Amino acid sequence: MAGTQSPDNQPNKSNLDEIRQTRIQKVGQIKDLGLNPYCYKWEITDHAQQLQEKYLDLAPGEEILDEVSIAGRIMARRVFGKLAFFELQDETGRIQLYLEKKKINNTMSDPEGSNLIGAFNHLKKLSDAGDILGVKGNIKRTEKGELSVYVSEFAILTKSLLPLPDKWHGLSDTEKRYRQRYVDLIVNPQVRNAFRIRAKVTAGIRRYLETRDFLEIETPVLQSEAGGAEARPFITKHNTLDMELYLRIATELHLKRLIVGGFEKVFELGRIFRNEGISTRHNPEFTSIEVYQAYVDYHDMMALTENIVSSVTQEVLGNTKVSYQGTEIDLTPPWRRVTMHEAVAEASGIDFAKFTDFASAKSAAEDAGIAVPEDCQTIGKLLNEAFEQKVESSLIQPTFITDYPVEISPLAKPHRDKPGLVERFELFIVGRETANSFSELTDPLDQRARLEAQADKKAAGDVEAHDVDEDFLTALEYGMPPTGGLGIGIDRLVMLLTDSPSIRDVIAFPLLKSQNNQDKSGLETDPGNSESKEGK
RNA sequence: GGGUCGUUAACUCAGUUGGUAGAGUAUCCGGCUUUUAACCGGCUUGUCCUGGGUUCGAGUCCCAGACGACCCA
Repeated sequence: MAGTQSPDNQPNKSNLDEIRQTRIQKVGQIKDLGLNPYCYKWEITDHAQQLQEKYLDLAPGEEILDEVSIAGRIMARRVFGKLAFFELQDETGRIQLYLEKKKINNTMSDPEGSNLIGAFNHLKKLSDAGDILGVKGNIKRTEKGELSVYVSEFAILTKSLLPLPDKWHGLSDTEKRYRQRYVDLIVNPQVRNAFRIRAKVTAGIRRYLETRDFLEIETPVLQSEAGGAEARPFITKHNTLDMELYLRIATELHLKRLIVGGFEKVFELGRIFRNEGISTRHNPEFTSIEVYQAYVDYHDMMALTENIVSSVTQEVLGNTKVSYQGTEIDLTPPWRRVTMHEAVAEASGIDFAKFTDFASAKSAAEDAGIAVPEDCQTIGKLLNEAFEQKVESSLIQPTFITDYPVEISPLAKPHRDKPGLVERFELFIVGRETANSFSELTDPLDQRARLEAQADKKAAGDVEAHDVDEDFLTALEYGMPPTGGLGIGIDRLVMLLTDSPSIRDVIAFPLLKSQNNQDKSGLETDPGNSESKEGK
């Protein structure tokens, strides 16, 4: 307390402070009544949505004596002299509370020493929108047709100190929605629904795989060498071991070790970290599932991808057709399959398979309006550039692009028929890469040569390349059975199924810049504008 | 990294040619037994994102920066 300042003379006293102070006073008044403004429990018998469904046919004015006990947050208050209507929101939805002075005061005794008269007045004076309330009562549909709990008993279970956003406009400021997701969740029910769907998707995928005898095995997040994708890793440090560690950029290399060890069907659904830019499609931490199955190839993985995605979609949405940003996406199998060469030829008129030297391929590409970057020095990379620039964004309906150049696929097995290509596919939906899969490379000497080429790139300064994982090569030398591998981007799949335009809409707490990093000029600035290649 | 737009009360937003900072909601006080964005009457609420500059005077104009959204690389 500032001794020199009188209580009346408080500069900068904002309206928010006043509201908060008023509510803190109410906390005191509740305690003075011998009640606890932060209760321990409330026995719940029902939820709002279930009651709305159960009593759908109850006519206006009708009352049913079924006793219910529910709890939730007060979202709206309409208070009359001796009557009040509250809207109570629980996880499932909302239901109106019909609060009548006569009924409440008859069933709830007036606490001793009260300076308020009657329980109804306690409710009227001490509750606010935002408080967590527990109520008991029976069911009644009001004359105006609103299903209500006709309350006989209540308790303020948790007193809220801060006001809710505008009851009509809600919270629309995107930054506040992400920074204070709890407020977003309180006032925007569709946001809660997106995370409900997300949970059903991950549970559904796990169930699908577990019933087919796949094992989920957890592999390290902290690794001494990042690998399994071309991406810039986060670097951290173990203090006692005095060892630099990386957060994983993929789960690939460890899951393959498990296949070497004798497991035939494994997967891991978990968090991946990539130290890259942030956009509507990228968050530095995101969720992937990688699946590995011995004795199958990438054709089998295509079927598996179709089956997982379509069956989970059916399970979660009751349909395999989804509407995404105004476009209907049909996820009913089978999906279109087209080789990368065919797709590029279709879009640009150039058949890259017929070129034998880079120079003529490059001039043909440039004639077709394809920008060729400096580090693009092979026909295979040129093909990939052409694909990214001319094809990718047009792949709206689910499409498997197959048979990638070996240069951009260091972990995939050479194509059994097509020299220079590998047995790989990526799945595109609404122009976004959603899954990636190979017939896994099992030849340890070929794998060594490709990883050493990556290590050379790292030595030359490529921050997305990594050193050779010798232990992984040792595992391959013991012998890995023929294996199909698959990675699916869970966030992008959930975006599709929730009709979300941004990845931040499906990540509960997306990464945002700190608001008070005023001056950190000594720190390295990260361009963070690169997108990772390969990797499931 | 580049571009466009934005940042004003707790929330949603106005703010004219540079001339006293506004509305609705919420809160608070009073009234009310059928409301559902309840209604009626009254009161209160500001780091106009930050820092400079121009000017007699800046929410408004100029410069730099922070944060966010979208697009591009």
